[in-house]
Amino acid sequence: MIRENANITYSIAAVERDTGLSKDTLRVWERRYGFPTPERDENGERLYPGDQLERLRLIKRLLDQGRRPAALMKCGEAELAALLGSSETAAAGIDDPDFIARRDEVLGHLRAHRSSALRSTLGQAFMKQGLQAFVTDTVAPLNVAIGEAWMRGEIDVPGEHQYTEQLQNLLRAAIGGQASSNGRPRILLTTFPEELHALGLLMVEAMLVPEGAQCVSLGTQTPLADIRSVAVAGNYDVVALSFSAAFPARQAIDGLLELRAALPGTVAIWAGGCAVRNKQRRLPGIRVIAALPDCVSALRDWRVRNAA
Amino acid sequence: MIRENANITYSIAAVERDTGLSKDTLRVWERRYGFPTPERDENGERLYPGDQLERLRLIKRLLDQGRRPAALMKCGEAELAALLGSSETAAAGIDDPDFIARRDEVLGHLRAHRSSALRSTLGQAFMKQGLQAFVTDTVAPLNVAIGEAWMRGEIDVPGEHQYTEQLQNLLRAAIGGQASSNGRPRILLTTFPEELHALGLLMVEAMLVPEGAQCVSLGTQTPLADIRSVAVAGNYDVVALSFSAAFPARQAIDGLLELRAALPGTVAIWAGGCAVRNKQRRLPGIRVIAALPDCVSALRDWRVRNAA
DNA sequence: GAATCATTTTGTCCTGGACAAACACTTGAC
DNA sequence: GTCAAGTGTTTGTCCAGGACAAAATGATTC
Repeated sequence: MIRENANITYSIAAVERDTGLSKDTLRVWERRYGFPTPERDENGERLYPGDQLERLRLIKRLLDQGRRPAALMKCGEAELAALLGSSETAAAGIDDPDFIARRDEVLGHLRAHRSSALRSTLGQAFMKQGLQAFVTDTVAPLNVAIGEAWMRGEIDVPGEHQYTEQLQNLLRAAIGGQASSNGRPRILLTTFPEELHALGLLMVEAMLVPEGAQCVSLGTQTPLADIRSVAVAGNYDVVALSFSAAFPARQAIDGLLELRAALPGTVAIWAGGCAVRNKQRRLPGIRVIAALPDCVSALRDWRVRNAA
Repeated sequence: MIRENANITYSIAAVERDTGLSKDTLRVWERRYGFPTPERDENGERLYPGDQLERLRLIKRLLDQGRRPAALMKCGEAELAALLGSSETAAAGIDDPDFIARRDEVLGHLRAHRSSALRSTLGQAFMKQGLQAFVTDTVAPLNVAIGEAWMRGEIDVPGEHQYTEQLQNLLRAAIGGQASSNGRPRILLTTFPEELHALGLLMVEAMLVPEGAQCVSLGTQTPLADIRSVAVAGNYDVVALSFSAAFPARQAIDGLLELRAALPGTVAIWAGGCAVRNKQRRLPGIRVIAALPDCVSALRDWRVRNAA
């Protein structure tokens, strides 16, 4: 444990920022489930102790995996930790000894904030594997491992920043080096307004650019109307959207169908991420990408179908 | 005007996301100032028309410049626009014809979403000027110009994303190419928890790395306790913080003084950005960076003082 | 298995009151 | 003239507790 829980308390705004749970949600949980149970300052305002913040973070993480609050609230510390472990080990590459060694090396660097060592470890893996294999076999499972380590308190906020920072540098440089300005298809990458994590987009881009596609990333959180106008005006062939686990599935489906209706049929739509997994049936006219390597097959399918 | 205001309305959550004004603030403004005046749906929930959203964005922007709400609410459309123009033209380089030409080129690309043209325009400016001059003479005033264009509705969300995206690629690549792993001083770059914009940090890094300093960026929003522990454990010589105009000055000063007390005297603190401008007097033991080029002089001063 | 409906769970929104922190302004000391 | 301290006003955040729609679950049918 690096994090120091001491006797520090946190305001409701601080907890909202740290956990991603809205103030309204925090208050209503207290009313309904009897947790959390913050102290109050002399003015009646909530003060959350560090251990409750910790527990809220854990709960949020499990919610994002599809668990439901009422059940989680009753669990003890140990049960929560067990639940977390149970569902996340399914990621690929977990049993590859090369990956394990590299993972432990990275985690060690992050714990000690050795940023230049981190950079060279990541750089070496990249050199050895090439961009695409690096993304699928190293970065993707590493993200999971780091998420877990963060929940266990082994890694702190700066450590996590360090990781995304270095990885962004590496991926952007690699993508920039290979970018073509006239390849086909032209692909527009983005996410819907509620999405946050930029890293996922960067990973997809890293998979597609080496195949000769021309990717343009709009960054995260693009409103639907803007996606439409850019896709049409920019003469794109494909619009690719990414959805994290935290994104409500229903909203993703509705948004995708709406976008499908708004775009001309000549523009393909690809959707990837946990929120749309196994939803192909409900998404006619949209190509669902089940996992990172599949975006390469989607690209090849597109080329076969559009061979002129 | 590219944005289409049609008859679309926005929920309070959408407005919060788009403007950065909290739901509480939006409701209390309505109560106090009589603006905004959203319609209601059949269930009594607020629906903000597009033009009010537009106006709220403008107001937020002016708030970030230090104006106060009560005054702004009374203004007409034209007055608000005038206020915005009045305070931002002070940026350097505005009268340089080379800059003006480049600025108009960039704005044209952004309006039309020509991303590869944008990349090459930025890349050319970078090649011609070198990293440091590029940052001070092109990027800094360009940011201001783009902010203004965005307020005037000339540029949309994707356009702005496009710009930050391409600029990040360029700067990260340039920094990565020059990074040294054993230069002095070792500098830790970050911002306090409330800060958002990553571009500012990247710009500072771009100024310092060519001087042979060893920069490590923690990204944005690092808690104070974490800054302290990383700085000490990582054996840093300097901790550099960046504050945007939106950051409350009082909080910046208190935070800096607290950090100064928490760090050993051997670690220097540099602070830059609008929020701390002209506050050198109240910040003993902290080096205030008035403008981008000053971080180079701060670096030279440090070297003179620590010549062993 | 997959679609439809009823039921429960869950998050967001509402009102209107309260209050502290930030700000503008005045006063007095150097 | 500049700074520190004190006063009044503005402004954002927090609170309670009720309401309701959207999402998830389970039952039923095809």
